[in-house]
Amino acid sequence: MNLDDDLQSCVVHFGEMSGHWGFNRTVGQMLALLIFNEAPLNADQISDMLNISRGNVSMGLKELQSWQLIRTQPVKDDRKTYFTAMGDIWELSMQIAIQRRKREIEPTLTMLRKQMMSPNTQENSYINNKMKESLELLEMVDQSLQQIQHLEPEQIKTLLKLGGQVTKVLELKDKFFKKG
Amino acid sequence: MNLDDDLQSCVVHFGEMSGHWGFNRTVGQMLALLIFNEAPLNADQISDMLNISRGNVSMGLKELQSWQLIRTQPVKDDRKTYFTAMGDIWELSMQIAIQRRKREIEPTLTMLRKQMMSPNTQENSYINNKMKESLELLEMVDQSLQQIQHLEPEQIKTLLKLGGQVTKVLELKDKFFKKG
DNA sequence: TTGAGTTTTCAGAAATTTCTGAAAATATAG
DNA sequence: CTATATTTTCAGAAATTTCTGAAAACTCAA
Repeated sequence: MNLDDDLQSCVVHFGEMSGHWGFNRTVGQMLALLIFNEAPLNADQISDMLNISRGNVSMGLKELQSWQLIRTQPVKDDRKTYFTAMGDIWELSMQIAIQRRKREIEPTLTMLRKQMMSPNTQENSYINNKMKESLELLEMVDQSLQQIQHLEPEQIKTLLKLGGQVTKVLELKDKFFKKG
Repeated sequence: MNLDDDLQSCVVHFGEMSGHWGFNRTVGQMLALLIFNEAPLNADQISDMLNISRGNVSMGLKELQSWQLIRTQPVKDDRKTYFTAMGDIWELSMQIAIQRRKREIEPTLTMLRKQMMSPNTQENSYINNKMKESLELLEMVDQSLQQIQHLEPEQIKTLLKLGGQVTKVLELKDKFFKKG
């Protein structure tokens, strides 16, 4: 079983990058396959195409479903379960962003808040101030992300395009909020 | 050697989270220690405080320096090298963001561009369109990040505060760009 | 029911990452 | 220089993560 060149590149690259995106090599490859292959695929096909054991494919599919990145797609006259990526690249990226916010930001936020509450924490110690500083930053980032995640893809696109001219946005904000 | 409660929490938590931030557990703990401990520390102290071998500390410090997250701090009448975090939480976070953009976005961007160039890639195939879509998204994100990274911390703070009211920004943008 | 087709599970194997500690290298005071 | 203090290196140990494959569980048409 040979993947054609483009697909091969994507699969291999996604595999290498997958650590960064939050899952392991084979899971990354499976995701790439389901994104870049037009037709839905069943577990045996994936196992063949990627040379991964059937069991591993089963586990990987489960993980990708838990991330809500893939979904099943019935195929007529076939009892096997077929899978395909959930939505387009934008929707998938947003889904990953949502999950990463949960895994990478929320726990630290929780820990910092708990620690700040704790009675044995003394006000105005060096460490306490650092923790406050961290909390402030993290809360801002978190709020921004959460708000963005509730927008329509179209609005996010607009925002990102603006992002390319961040300084303009800042000027704009000055004009609007300082004066008016 | 006992760390006090707050420091202990931060160190342990940073250790657990460190995978997400791009380094391993002990490196994460070392970073936490150098951020939340006011006084600079030498390698032996770190080794003691965290129960990590001297060799591992040496490697960890090297890694944190390569990320530009810590710097040396001479201490009078002591030949040992002391280390401390490089700047405040904001600066450190920005530094991590810069490095992560390089590691997590740039390589994929490069791969997609190369693949689109390649002569055997056929125009308008399903996969080619998907790759275009990915490239477009990634380029937008990348541009935004790069621009933000060139701003002063103060401006970034402003931007993040705006981020909390993303919809306002969008309205603002409409008013300003559509009409005027 | 039954039994062939399909999927999941999970114990242990394999691969990878991280860590140790002792030896080598480097730095500096005297 | 020399002796001592300090840091780095890196081979192999330990820990962790990932993967396999065979057995168990599940599904469904007949």
